[in-house]
Amino acid sequence: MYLEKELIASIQLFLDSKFNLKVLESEIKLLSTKKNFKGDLTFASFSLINKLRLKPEDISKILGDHLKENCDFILDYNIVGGFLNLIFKDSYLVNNLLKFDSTKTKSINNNSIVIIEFPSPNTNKPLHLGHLRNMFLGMSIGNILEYAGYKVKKVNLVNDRGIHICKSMVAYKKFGNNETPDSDKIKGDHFVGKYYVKFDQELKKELSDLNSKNLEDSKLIKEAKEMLLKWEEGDNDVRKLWVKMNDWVYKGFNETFKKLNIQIDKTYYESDTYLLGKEIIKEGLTKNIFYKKEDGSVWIDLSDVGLDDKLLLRADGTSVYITQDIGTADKRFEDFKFNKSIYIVGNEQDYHFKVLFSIMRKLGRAFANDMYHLSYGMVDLPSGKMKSREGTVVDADNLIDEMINTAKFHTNELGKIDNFSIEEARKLYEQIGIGALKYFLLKIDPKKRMLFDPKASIDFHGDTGPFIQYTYARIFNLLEKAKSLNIDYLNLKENLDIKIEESEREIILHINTFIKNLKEAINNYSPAFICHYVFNLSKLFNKLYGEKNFLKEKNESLKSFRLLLAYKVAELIKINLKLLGIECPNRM
RNA sequence: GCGCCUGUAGCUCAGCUGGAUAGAGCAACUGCCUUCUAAGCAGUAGGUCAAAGGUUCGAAUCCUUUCAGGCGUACCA
Repeated sequence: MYLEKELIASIQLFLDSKFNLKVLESEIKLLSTKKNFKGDLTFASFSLINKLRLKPEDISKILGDHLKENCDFILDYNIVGGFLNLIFKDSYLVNNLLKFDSTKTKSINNNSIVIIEFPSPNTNKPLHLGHLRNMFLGMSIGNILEYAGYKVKKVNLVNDRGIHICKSMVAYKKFGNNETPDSDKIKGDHFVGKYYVKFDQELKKELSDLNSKNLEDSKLIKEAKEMLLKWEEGDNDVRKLWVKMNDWVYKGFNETFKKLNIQIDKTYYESDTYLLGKEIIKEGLTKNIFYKKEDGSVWIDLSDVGLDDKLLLRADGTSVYITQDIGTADKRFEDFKFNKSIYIVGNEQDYHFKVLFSIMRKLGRAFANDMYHLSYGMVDLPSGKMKSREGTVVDADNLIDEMINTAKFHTNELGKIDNFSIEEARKLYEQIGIGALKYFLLKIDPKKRMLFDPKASIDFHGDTGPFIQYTYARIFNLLEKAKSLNIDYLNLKENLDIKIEESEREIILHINTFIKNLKEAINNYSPAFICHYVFNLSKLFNKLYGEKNFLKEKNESLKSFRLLLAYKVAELIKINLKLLGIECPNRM
């Protein structure tokens, strides 16, 4: 049982027996005692003044006396301005640690099926910093939910068709000279992206030659549009080129995925799904949920839910973005019978998803209320917004390489791994560099817009991935030494007669919030909670590590206990980093 | 115009289902390696929580207004 729960139960019982007052567990709020006061947990008695008609000081006194008297785990209490600060007995905290089991999380949820959609890239250019935030969130949230017992399926909906792809294709046809990623020695997605940029450059040139700003005047645009039509007709040559170029892109993407350990269970392609949804338009018309305008276009009126009229089908019968999203939602439910479907998509599409979910609700889809848009904020640069036209986009692959190189630089500077093989060292650089990057992007509340400062991102001190990895590595080393000294810390019996330090109390109390924090992360779909938890855990441990020499402790019981504490901390660091998709090197 | 989001230390962020004297990291300054890994630890300094009202025993947190910034509001995706 967790510290808090046992205490809350005692308080509930007391209020019931003494005052005949029944309060819910959730109504009793325990705070962790502020640093400047003595105590482990604090009860704010103010919350009961109306119910008990007593002064907060009196409530605290009565409650404190009772708990001290009757709970064998409470050592003492003090009252400051109505706040009741409770102090646990050392023995209770020690026993609590001995019993702590980090694996009892699977029962938080029993096998609900959750679909997570990400990163859903376009196939006309390489991945960038925004995709990194997206992918790290997707993977981490997937890990977190899985750890809590959910059944998670990660799906990717690739935007592999449309005018933007045709632009790359036109440019390649005109200027490609049959080059390939292999012949150019460029990663496939970058190779194709090059032609997307080329198209834009040539277009600008063309328009300035024509002295026009009107895209209608451009032959290049016309060619791209024609190519799109041919694509839709299934023109052989166009399709062949399309397959070839997309394959290059996928090969490139997969390399990046692999490096970052991004795993996708199922990939949907828009070229397969873009026609979905048209049937549902008919359904909506029959049910009079949608309406047809004179020109034949189909709309839905969403004014009753505070939104506008929305086009669902063009006058020429072709579908728009939301049409296929409606279709895909149905298909996804057919495919997975999900209990929850999470779309990890940037917040510039908030309105789109509001509309989509409203439509599904109006169509009477029971799963409509289980669809959730995890709306994450944009990643800005110190120079402002990332803009592809101004060349300020941070490329994912470049950034990854930079991070790994920085890790290499620092590691070599510190000179701690001189006996590593080249392969071991390479692996370590990746673990540290990518760990730093993931942590940097995940530690901020997903909902919030964030600033990516390259200088700050490559800092490996303080609130960073490497700091936490380092804490783990030090404990690993410590435990290895303990092992070589034949110290048995894993089979300790309860009721050790030891006195623990303030730093140790803090660690045990923090360890106890693991499950609570995990639930918090789940409820908010936010890996940031995991980051904060594991950072604070590391910090608390490092404090103790600086204060005490573990192996030189004379009291054998205390020595073993401390090593067990270290062991549990390491275990939790590893678990939590894993939830973030970050690896834990044993040495660094 | 309308809708949504954001505003906390020099910088980046926690805290926001109301609780004590608002916290961390970075940057700055002081100390600590004859070593369980200094990618660490200890300390100093740094705040009108954008502003003004309101609710409350109590407000960074809830409500209203104002200001500033972002995003959206396409027969684009």
